[in-house]
Amino acid sequence: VRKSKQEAAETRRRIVTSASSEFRRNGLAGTGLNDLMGAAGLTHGGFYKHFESKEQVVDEALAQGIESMVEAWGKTPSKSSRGIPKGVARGNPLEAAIADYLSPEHCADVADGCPYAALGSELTRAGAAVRDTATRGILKMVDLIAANYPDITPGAARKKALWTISSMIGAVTVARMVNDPAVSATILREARKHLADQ
Amino acid sequence: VRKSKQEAAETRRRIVTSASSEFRRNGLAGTGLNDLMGAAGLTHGGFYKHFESKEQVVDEALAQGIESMVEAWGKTPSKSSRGIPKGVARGNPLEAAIADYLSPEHCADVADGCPYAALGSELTRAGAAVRDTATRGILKMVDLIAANYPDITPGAARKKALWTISSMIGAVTVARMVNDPAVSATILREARKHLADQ
DNA sequence: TGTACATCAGTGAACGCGCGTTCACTGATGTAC
DNA sequence: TGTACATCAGTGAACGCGCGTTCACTGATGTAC
Repeated sequence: VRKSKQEAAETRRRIVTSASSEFRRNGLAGTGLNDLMGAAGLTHGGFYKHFESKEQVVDEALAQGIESMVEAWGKTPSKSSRGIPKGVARGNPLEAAIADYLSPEHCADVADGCPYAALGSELTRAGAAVRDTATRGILKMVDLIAANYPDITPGAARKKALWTISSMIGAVTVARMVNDPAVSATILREARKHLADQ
Repeated sequence: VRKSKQEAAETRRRIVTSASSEFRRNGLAGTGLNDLMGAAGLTHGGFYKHFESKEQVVDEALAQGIESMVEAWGKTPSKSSRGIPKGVARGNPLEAAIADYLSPEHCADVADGCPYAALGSELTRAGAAVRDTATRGILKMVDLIAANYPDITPGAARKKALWTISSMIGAVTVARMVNDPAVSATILREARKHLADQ
């Protein structure tokens, strides 16, 4: 049942999008091609009409997850998809983005959240292409954050941004790991406090 | 070929120890019972003479990884297994432990390093028993760290310690993820700087 | 514009493989007398 | 202390299952004339 070029391209995009969520929800190893194609409303057999391997779709899904995070980061705080605590949005955009990242909503929303927090340790063991995508994504985020530190040199801003992003990723990862909601909430709150103060 | 009780107990301990390293090296999903038993010098068939399931050995291996980290943490800095930058050990023991955790040596030594940095995102999807072990381990680390903040209230120390541990885990995870050694080094250096300053 | 044919997105069965788990078997260890 | 028997740590083959990947097939789409 051949589809038109546009339909095929749309299908491909749909696979990448749903795969991106599935990977974040169940992990790279925990998501099979069957799950992945099923989530896109297809059967697994057609997978190789769109991709050369599982690693390729992992790579593209990661890239898309990063891209959508970068886009959300660039938006004005009030347009962010997740709830922003009242009174915070008044500060600079970075503060709002940090509050968004470290919100309980983001913590609860693995499938739509930061790919680094969802897949961190699995990414350290991924193939060269995936790790390259991950690295370029981190540097993209770093540039976005660093642009909000106008009072220090670009080099210092970059360093500070690396600290901001890595500590935020750690906070959300650990907050998701512990099974005590009070501890999770405290971790996120403390991270917000320390990154706002700096 | 029945073994004596002592030999069997030693074998069991050896399985848990080597499994703990294998899990950190290749991930929970990436380590099969075959790899795990092979690393202990055995064949896979005997696994169920010691454990009820893979989850049980994951749980015990995680607990042991945490325990050995807690023990190393409690030791005097000079006795730590990893190199400590000269001049740092003079400060309080926490500073040395932080410098150790955020050292390039720890970053390079996944199999013997912190289980949270090695397995973070996989632990968020683990079974109830494993997540419970992970949670208790984090709280144990937090108590150890908080004991080094004598000038603030216990509650404030605990909160500060949660920030310290979660941001360190994030730093090492991201440092291992990126494929640019200079970026990795900067992440670790920045984390050291910010956690020493606080 | 119509016709004939090649292309190819998607289906569903099948491939070999490694997974977690089970089991019959071996033979040294532990135990009962 | 010696003997007979039960126990069980460890081996290696086997189980069913789901994995990533391949393939024959279908039939609508795209293309050449």
